[in-house]
Amino acid sequence: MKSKYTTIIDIAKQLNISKSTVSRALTGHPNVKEHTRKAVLELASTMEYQRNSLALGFSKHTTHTVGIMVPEFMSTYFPSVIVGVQDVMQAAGYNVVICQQNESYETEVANMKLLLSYRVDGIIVSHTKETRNFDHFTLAQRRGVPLVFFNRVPEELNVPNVIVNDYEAAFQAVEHLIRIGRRRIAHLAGPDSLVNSRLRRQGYLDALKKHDIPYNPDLVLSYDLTIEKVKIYMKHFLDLATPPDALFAINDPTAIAAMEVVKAKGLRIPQDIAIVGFSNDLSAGLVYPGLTTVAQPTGEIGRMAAEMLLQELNAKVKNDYSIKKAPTTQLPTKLIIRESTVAKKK
Amino acid sequence: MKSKYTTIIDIAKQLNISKSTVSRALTGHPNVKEHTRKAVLELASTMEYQRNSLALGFSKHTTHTVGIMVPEFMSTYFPSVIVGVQDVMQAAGYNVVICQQNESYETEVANMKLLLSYRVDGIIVSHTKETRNFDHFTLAQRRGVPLVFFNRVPEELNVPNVIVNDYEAAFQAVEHLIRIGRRRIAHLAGPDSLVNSRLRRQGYLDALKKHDIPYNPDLVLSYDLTIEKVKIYMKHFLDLATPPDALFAINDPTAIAAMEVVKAKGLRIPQDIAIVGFSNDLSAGLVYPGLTTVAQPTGEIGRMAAEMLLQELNAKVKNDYSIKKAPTTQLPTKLIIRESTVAKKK
DNA sequence: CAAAAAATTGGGACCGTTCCCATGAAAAAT
DNA sequence: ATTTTTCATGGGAACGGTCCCAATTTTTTG
Repeated sequence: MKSKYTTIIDIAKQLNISKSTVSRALTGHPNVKEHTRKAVLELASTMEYQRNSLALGFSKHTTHTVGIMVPEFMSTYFPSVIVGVQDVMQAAGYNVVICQQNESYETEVANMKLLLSYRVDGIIVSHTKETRNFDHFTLAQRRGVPLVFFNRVPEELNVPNVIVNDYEAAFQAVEHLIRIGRRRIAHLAGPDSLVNSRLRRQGYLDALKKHDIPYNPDLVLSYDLTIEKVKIYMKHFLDLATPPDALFAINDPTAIAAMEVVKAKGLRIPQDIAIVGFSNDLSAGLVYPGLTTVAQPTGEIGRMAAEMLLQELNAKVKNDYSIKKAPTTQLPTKLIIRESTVAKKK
Repeated sequence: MKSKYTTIIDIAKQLNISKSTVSRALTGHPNVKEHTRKAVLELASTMEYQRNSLALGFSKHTTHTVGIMVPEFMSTYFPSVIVGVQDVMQAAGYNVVICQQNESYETEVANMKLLLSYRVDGIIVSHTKETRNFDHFTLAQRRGVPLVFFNRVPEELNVPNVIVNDYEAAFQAVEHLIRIGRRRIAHLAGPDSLVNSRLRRQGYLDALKKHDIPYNPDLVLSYDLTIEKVKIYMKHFLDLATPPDALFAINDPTAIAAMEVVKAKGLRIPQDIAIVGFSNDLSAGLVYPGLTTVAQPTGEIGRMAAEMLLQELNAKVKNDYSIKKAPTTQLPTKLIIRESTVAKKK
C-alpha cells in the first residue's frame, strides 16, 4: 500500500537531486547551496511534506518524545501537573504523550509497554494504587529509558522523584485541628500500598502524640480510594458512641464525599465536625463550606519533574542508580484554611 | 549507537534460524513448527523482547494508534470523554494518545503535526476556542487520516461528529427559568467562534420569544471563557438599574464563578438570582447551592466518537466526505435541577 | 595556472519488521 | 517408488530518513 504522505524521495525526484541533499536542506545542514535549499523548502511546502517521525526515530534510536503516566485524571491534581510537564518539555523541544491508567495495574503495564514500543526517550510516572510489582519500571531502566516519579513514588525503587513532605503536611493539618480545640480526630487514610498514604498517616499519629492525645484505632480507617465507600466509612464514624469532632481525609475527593455524609445527617461543619482534605483540588474552594486543605504546587511539581527528566536525558554519562543515590526534589506545601475548620465571622 | 532493545535478529542468531521464522513465530503465523514457535517465544520472553512499533508502523504504514485532541482538561468534561474513548479503542486493539491544547490554536496545529508525523491511524478532535482556520484538519483528511469531532465541531467542515442538541438543551434550560417565574434572564455566552456557543445563545433567544419576553441586549454578553473575566461581566449585570433575576451561563465553570460574585455581593441564590450552567461538571453538584445544569453523557460521547472512528478505520472503501454527507450522532441531554434554581424545601 | 583546500553533491549502508517468493523437506497421493 | 501437494524455512526487498564516505565542483592559494 502506497502512503499518501510526501517523502524526501518524491522531492528529490522532482528537483532531480539526491535525497541526501534534500535531507540536508530540510534538516538545516550547513553544506547546502542557498539556491538548492530554497528550492527544496519551497517544494516541500507546496507538497505539504510532513516528516515521518517513525522512520526518523526508528533509524536514530531516539524519538524526542517523552511519556507521562498518571493513575487517573478526574481530579484537577494530575491534569495540572501534566500542564507543568508540557510547559517545560515543549520548550525543550520534546513531545509529550499522556497515558492514563484508570487506577488499573494492568493498564499501567500495558501503557508502559506501549511507550517502550514507541521508544520514548523518558517517562514521568505516578503509579496506580494497585501497583505492587515494579518490574515494568525496572524494565524501562534496563532499556536505558530514564524514569522520574512524582506524588506516588515506590519505596522499593531508587529513582529520581519529585515529592512534597507528606508527613510534615499531614502533621500540620492535624495540628491545626488540635489548635482549634478538636481532640477526637478521625482519619480516613489511603491504602498502604501508597507511600504518601503511609506518610500522611504517620504525620497524623505523631501530631496526636505531640499533643498528648491518645491514639484511638477506632478513628482510623484505611480504604481503597473508591469514593462510594466513603459513605460507609463516614457513617461508621458518625455512629460511634462518641463520634469524632474532626476528620482528616487522605485527599479532597474523600473529604468532599465525607462532607456530603455529614450534611445529610444534619450535622454542622465545622461546629459538629471539622474537616481537612489534601491537595487543594479546584473543588475544595467551591464546596460549602469551603474545605480546609493542604495545597500542593501542582504546576511546579510537573515543571520540576520535567527538569529532572531533562537532566537525565542530557547527561553525557547515563546515571546509574544501582550504584548511586537518585536525586529527590521536595517542594513546599501550604495549609489553606477555609470554613470547614473555622466558622466564618459574620 | 547500538540500542539496548532486543530485536528479532538477536533471537534468530541465538536460535540459529532466520529472522523470517522468528517474525512468523511472534506474530502467530500458522506456518511455523510448534517446536520452533515454543523456542522463539521462550527466548523472546527471557530476553525481554519488546517489539519496535516504530519499525512496524514505518514499514506497514499503519500504527494501530489513534490520537485524541482536547482543548483543555481542567474541568471533568474532557477527561471523562477521554475515558470513554479509551474504553472502546483499547477493546478494539488500538492505542490512544492524548493531546491537550491549553486552548491555544498554535498548540493545536503543533499537536496535529505531531500526531501526523507519528502516523496515527485516526484522530478524535474538539478544537480550541481560538481555532478559526481549519487547514490542519483538512490536511489530515488529505493524508487519509479520518477525523471525528465532538463537542466543538466546525461548521465549515463536513466531518463525522458526535454532538448534543445544544439549541434544544439551552432552550429547555431557559424555559425552566421562565417556568419558575423569572423574566429578566441574563446570558453569559461563549465566543462566537464556537458553534455550540452560538446554538446555546439561539436556544436562549427562542425560549424568550416563545414566552413573549422581549429580548434585552443588555442582558447578553459574549466572552472568551477566561474565567477571571466573569467577575467583571457579572458585576456589570448586577449593577444594572434593574438587575437580572436569573442567569444562564455557557458552562459550569462560568456559572460557578458567577455564583461567587453573587454571593460576595450578599445576594441570595436562587431567591435574588437563579443560575443555570451547562455540562454537569463534577463540581456542579458540590457547590453551594447546588448548580442546576444541563447534563451531557460524557462517557457515551467518548464511546460513540470512538465507534464512529472505528467505522471510518474499518471501511473497506474510504468514505469521501467531499462528495457525501458525513454522519452525525446526537446524544440526549438532561436538565439536572438543583438548588440554584429551586430553593430546597426544609 | 596548477595545486591544494573547501564546498557541494551523490551513493549507499543502516535501522527492525513484514511479507513475498523461492527453496527444501516432509507428507500424501498415485 | 515416483510424483504431487503441503508444510516449514530462508533470502531479500521494502518502508523513509540520516549520515558517512567518496566524487565532483568551486574557490582559494602560492
